[in-house]
Amino acid sequence: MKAKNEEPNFFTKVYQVAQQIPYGRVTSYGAIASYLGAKRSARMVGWAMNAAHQMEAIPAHRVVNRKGLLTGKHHFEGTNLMQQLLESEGIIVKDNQIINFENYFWNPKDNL
DNA sequence: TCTATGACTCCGG
DNA sequence: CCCGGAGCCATAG
Repeated sequence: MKAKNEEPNFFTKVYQVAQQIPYGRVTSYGAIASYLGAKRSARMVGWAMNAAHQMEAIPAHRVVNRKGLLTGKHHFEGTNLMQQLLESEGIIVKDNQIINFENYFWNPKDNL
């Protein structure tokens, strides 16, 4: 039997990166996937986030698509919970889209 | 096993 | 930037 403790699985990696997102910052699925070496699997990042949604330790609301659009806000409770969470961190969101997305964008490689 | 779907991204127009 | 189409890859049925 294998003692899998923080094993370098794809999902685990995504969780680690997502947790390392600084306060008031956001990133894209592709950025995480690219950092993991699987930019082609950006969708898998979203899928991992879906599983991560079961973990309250994953700030999935800080992860948006490359356009800065809150594509996953539908997966959060309510209709604008994700937006409120982002605004709560000082990020301005308009029409499910982050204003000055480039300004708030955080690259995993910047810290890792 | 195969088909369909998806919290994406890239490319051409 | 917007629109339509194609690619990628893991999970679900």
